Amino acid sequence: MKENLVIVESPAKAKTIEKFLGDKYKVLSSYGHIRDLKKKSFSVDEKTFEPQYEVPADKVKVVAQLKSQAEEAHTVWLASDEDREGEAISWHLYEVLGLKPEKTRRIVFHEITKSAILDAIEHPRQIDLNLVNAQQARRVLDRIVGFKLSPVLWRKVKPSLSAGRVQSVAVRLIVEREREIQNFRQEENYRITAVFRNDEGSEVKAELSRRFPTEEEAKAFLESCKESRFTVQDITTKPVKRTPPPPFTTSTLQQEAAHKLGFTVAQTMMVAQHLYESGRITYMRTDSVNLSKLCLAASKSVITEQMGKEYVKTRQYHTSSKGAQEAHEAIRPTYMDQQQIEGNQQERRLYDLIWKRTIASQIADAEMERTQVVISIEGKEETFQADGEIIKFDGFLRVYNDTHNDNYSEGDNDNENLSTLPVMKLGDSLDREQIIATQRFSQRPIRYNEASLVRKLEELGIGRPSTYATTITTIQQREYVEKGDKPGQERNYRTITLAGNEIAEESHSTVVGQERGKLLPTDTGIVVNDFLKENFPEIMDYNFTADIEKKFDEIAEGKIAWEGIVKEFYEDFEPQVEKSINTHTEHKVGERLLGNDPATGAPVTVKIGRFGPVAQLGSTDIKQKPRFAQLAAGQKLETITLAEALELFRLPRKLGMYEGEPITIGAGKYGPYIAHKGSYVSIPKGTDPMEITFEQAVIMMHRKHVEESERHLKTFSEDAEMEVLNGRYGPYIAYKGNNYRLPKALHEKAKELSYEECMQIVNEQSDKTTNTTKRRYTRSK
DNA sequence: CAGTGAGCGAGCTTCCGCTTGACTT
Repeated sequence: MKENLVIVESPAKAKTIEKFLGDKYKVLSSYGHIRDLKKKSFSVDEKTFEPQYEVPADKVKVVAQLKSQAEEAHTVWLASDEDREGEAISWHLYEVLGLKPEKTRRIVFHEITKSAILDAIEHPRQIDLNLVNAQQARRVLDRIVGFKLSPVLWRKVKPSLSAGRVQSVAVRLIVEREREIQNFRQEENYRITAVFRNDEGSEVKAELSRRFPTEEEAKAFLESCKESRFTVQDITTKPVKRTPPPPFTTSTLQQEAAHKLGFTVAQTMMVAQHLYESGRITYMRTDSVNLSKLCLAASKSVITEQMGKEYVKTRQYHTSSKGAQEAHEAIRPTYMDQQQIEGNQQERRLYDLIWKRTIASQIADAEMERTQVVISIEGKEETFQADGEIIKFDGFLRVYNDTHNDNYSEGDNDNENLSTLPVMKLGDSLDREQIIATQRFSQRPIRYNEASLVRKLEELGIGRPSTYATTITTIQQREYVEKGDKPGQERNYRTITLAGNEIAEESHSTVVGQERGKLLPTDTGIVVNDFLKENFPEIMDYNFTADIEKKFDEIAEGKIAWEGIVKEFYEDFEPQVEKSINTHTEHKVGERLLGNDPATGAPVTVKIGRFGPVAQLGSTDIKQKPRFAQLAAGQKLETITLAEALELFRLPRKLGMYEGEPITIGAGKYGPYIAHKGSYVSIPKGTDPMEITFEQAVIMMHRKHVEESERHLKTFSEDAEMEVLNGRYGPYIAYKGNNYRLPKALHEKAKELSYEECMQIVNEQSDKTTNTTKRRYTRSK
C-alpha cells in the first residue's frame, strides 16, 4: 500500500509523474471521463434537468481498480486537467469513488516537470463546483440538442441520422460553401505585365498599376505604348520583417501535416498519439500555444549552438482562439536537443515538423529588404511597378518555411517568389522588350478539406481539440458529406503581346479548379441542413456555441445557476421540436416533383429514401404500388431532370432463365450490371444495358468466371494468408488483408515467385505505410 | 488502386468531450 494516490487523465502522463514523485506515491489514470449521462436514454429530467449518470461499461474495470486503491491510500490527489472537463472528471471521481473530503486534495499543474508537480502538491485546493456545473450545463445542453433533434430527422428524413451542436454546423459550412460555388459569377479582366531591360541589358519584370475590364481597352493600351518611353520615376526600399508562426496546437498541427505531409486529420492524431506515448512530444490535444520555461531554455541553447546567438529570440505566445481552455502546453518535442528520433517514417516526419515549428518559434524574425521601382510611361497616368526582395537575415526561415494558406479562395495574383532586381537609378530610361495583356478570371471559392474545416471550426469556437477528428468522421459516416475529387475544367484565355512594333493575339488553354480530397455535401446533407436551418435557426447559427459559451463562463464564475441556463434554452427549444415534428406536410422533406411519366401520367419525384436518394414513379395513394430506383452516381436531387429519372426506371430487366435462375440486368451505384445466382458482372461503359441479349449476357458471365478462376495466380503451403492475385492493374500480393504492389519487372514471372520473395516485398512496402492507420478509423461502422 | 451491386410502413438509430486498448474482419 502507498500513502498517496494521484489520479491523472492519461496513462502516459501517469507513468512520467510517478517517476518524479518517489515511492510514497502511486499514480494511476482515469482514462478520461469515468462517468457520463446514460448511454441509451435521454437521461435528463425535463423539469429539473437533473442528469442521470452511469459508469459506462468500458470504465467499470478502471473505476473498480481506482476505488480499491483509493480506499487503501491515506490521501487521494485528484490531478485531472485544469479546465471545465478536467474539473468535472475530478468531481465524478470524488463522487463515484466515495472519497472523503479530509483525505482528498485537488491539484493542477501546467508542466510535467518535477518542480511543477512538487509545487502543485504544495498548493492543493478544493474542487471548483462552479466549474463542474458549467461542464454539466454543457453536457446536458448537448444531450438535449442531440437527442431531441435526431429523432425529428428520423421521422422527417431518414432513420439513424443525427444532429448536434457541432456536427450540424460543420455540415452547414460545407453545404453553404458548395452553394457559394454554384452561385459564383465569374468576372474577368486584363492584367498587364511588361519585360524591360536596363542599360546593362538586365531584365526587369513589372506589372501595370491597373487592370483593364475588356480586351478592347487592353489592346488600345498596348497600341498606345508602341512609341512610349519608359523611365524610372521612383525607387523605394523598405525593411520588412517576417515573424515565425506560433508553436503547434491540435488544429494547426492538423493543418500543417495535411498541407506539408499529406496526412488526414485522423492520421495526424494517430501518429501524434504514438509520439506522445513514447515520450517524444507533449500532449497532442491542446488549444494552447504556451511553451514551458524548460523548453524555452532548451530551445535557446540548441539555437545558439547550431546557428549562433544572433538567431535567438525567446518568445512566449498567447492564445487568441475563441473558447480556448489552455489546460496543456503547445504541442512540442519533450527534449528540444533531440532533432531526430527513431520510429517509422510517418513518426519521423511528424516529429520533424513539430521540432522545426517549435524551434522556429524561438528564432529571430527574418529580415528582408523590399524594393519597389515605379516606371513611368511617357504621357500616361498609369505606371508600371517592379517589386524585388532580398533576404538580409534569414532568421526562422532557416528552419521553417511558413505557408500562409487562404481558407477561402486561391486568389488571383500568382505572385512568383519575389527575386532581386537589377540595379537602377532615378531617371534611367528602360528599353521595352514586350508588354503582355493576359486575360484573368476571378476565382471561385475553394471547397473545404478536412484540415481547413477544422481551422474554420476552431475560428468559430466550435468543437474541441479532442473532437475535431471525430467530428470529421461522424459527418462522413452519417453520409452528410463525402470526401472526393473535382476534376479541373479546361478554360481558354487570351493574351495580347506587344513585341517590337507588332501586336499579336493568341488563345491559350489551361486546366483550372482541380480539387482533391475535398469535402462535398451529399443530397442527405443538403436536405438535412436546409430542414434544420428552417426549423432550428438558433442551433444552426454560427455564433450559437460562442454565445452559449459566454453563459457557461458565467456559471463557472458562480454568477448564475446552471439549471437556469439550461431551462432558458430548453423552454425556447422544446416547442420548436414539437412544432417541427407535428407539422404534417403532404410531401417529404426535400422532395421534388420532376413531372409526370408521359406513358402513364404517374408523378415522378425524387427524395431521400430509406437507403439514400431515390426516384419514385407513381404515388402511394393510387392502387398501383409505386416503383423506386436509386439515383446513379453523379446525379443530384437538386439537379436531376425528368428525362434522367425516367431513364432509371428502364432497369431492372429480366433476360430469361439460365441454369434454373433468372438473369437480370440492374443498375447500381457503380453503373449497370448483370446479376445471376447472386453474382454480378459489370457492364462496361460503352455498352448499352438495354441492348444486351440473353446470349451476350451468358458470354459475359462466362468470361467473368474464367477471369475469376485465373485471379488466384499462386498460393503458398507455408502460409495460407499469402497469395499472388491478378487484379485490374496486373498481378499483386495479398497478405493479411492488405495488398502490395508487385514491381513491374516481376509481372511476367508472378507465378514463379517464392514465399520468401513475396515476404520481402511485403516487408519493404509495409515500412512505408502503417496499415494500422487505416484500420483504426474504419473500425466503427 | 486491387472490387462493389437489393430493398422503400417493424425492430434500432442519436449528442459532445475526456481518454485508450482489443477487435481477430
